[in-house]
Amino acid sequence: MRFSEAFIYTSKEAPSDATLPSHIYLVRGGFIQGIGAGLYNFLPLGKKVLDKIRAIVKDELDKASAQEVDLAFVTPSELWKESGRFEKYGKELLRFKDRKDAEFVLGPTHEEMMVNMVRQYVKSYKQLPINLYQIKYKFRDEIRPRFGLMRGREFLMKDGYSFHKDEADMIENGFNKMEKTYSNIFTRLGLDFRVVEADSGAIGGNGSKEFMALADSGEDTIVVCKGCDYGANIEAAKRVPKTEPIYPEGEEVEMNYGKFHTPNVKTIDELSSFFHIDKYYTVKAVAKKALYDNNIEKVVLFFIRGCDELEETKATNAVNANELIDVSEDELIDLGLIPGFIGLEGLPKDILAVVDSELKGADKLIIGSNEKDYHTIGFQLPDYGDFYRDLIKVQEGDKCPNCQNELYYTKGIEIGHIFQLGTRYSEPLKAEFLDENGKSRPFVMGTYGIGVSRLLAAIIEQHHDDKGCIWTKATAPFDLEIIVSNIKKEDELKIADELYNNLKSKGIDTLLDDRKERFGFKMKDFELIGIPYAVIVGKKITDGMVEIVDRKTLEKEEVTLDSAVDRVLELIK
RNA sequence: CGGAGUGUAGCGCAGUCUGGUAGCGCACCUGGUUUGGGACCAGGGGGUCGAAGGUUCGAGUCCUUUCACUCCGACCA
Repeated sequence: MRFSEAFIYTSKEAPSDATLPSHIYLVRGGFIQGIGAGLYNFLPLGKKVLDKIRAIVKDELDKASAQEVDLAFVTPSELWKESGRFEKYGKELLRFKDRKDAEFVLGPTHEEMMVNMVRQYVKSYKQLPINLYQIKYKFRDEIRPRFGLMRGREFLMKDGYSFHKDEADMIENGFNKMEKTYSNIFTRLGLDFRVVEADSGAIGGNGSKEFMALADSGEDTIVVCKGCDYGANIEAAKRVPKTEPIYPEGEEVEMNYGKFHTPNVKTIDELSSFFHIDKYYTVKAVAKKALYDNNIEKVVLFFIRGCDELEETKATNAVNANELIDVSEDELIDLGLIPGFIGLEGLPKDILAVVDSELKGADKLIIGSNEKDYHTIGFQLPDYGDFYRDLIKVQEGDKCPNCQNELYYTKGIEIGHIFQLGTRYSEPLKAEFLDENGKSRPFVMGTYGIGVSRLLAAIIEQHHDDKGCIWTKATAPFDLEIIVSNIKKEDELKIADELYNNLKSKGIDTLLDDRKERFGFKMKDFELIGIPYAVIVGKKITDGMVEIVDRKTLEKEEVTLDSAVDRVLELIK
């Protein structure tokens, strides 16, 4: 491609709302154009990168014997009603009506559609397993789209679905196989990523793992281990239960059961300094209002150690709620609770309490007495049976559940997510097959997603400098750029042109910068766009030399004109 | 949805308080000079000032309504 003829327009200025490098450079470099909240046009450069990423995704999936399909973007709402998600999915689902007043949705994900398709053809266990996928635009009416391609409303996603006769096959031939395949894909794309344990969220199912590209700008906090490869989203992270702080010999904490007058001691900080004791020994009650379908609300008390914090996703799952919201002190008082002094003993009857698993069997605790200005010390937890749940947010410095080493936080961009779905969709949608015994059974499913357009952003988050993008060889919009220093010098232009034609004939996708601009201007554009290498045809040709610039290191290497092609081929291999 | 803010040329912004000829930088067009790190000079084109209504002799500016967008939060396969 000749730059002078290309639809490539770079800019010195970034959009005023852009904060992330990926957003700034992708817009400035002429890869994408923002046209509305969370909506982007892909310009030729961006489209080329997108297609390259897409090809890698497809290649690896096809190797894993998944088959590509393409389902309708506009989907009839009936299927969504059948699965119960038409109402449940909420406002993210864009709904509309056609001229006949029939309801439709723009697909935000395609479980329903895919199950519907498969159930019409697959009737026997002999036809299983099946793994189908598509790479298609999705639309989710996000509350607050931001960060460029990172959180758009319309975005390109690869969504895959596998169908199996049983759980074991789903795990082996679906879930585990896809985990391997995804790792191959992200490795080929040159990403630094981690596979972490995740919350299954609204999609449902048992096990799920996320693929996180490590980046400070990531929206997710992930917990990783210094000693082993354990990693988990903070929403699902586990730890070795906290143990008693170590006190010097003879100063161990001892408590006798009893009520203690603690006037105006309401917070955990006040409590721990009042008793001169580590927060480990205190118990706090975190009150939330749980929201359920049909506008049902319920106040829930979550009891955790004073040194811990409530992890909201875990808490939401613990009570099977759709959402947790804050509850006011007045509301608590109306229910007969005394904020600051809430405990487990003597709670009003109809209050739901959930206790953190780590408190099971714990003793030597200080907890509210459900009585104004009183705390109970030396409290020991009775057997609450089913009320124990994992509720706490793992903290930096906690111990790894696998190897006991220290855990720490890092930030990640969610680029892939794989789920063991089970029969969550096949059952309500009555997608069934006959097993070996002629018995009808729902498909056991897995579902697998990759944010393809988000990958562009993730790659730039990991591969950029203060001058612009640094594409990897596998994802660059062109293999090579040739910069003509001054097109008015006929020999420069001629040599560059020959070089360009030569490389083109060898299958090298080359961008020839033959614009009527000064050298510095072209270099800046080269650096901004981030093609891996450039050949500079300039003043050194009088000595029969050209230069090759490495975008990553910005180092220049002089080679003779004759050896230039071979050297380039060697580099971009 | 809660809080804050912004809509003026393709992009980034000033002008609005205090009403009186629509501005700047980048980009674009013409001519010339320049040519190894985002050149310079001269000339030029481009705007129903987000929309609707109102006040006024006169509205980008004041008032009312409305729409859109952005930021923080909440939210989020």
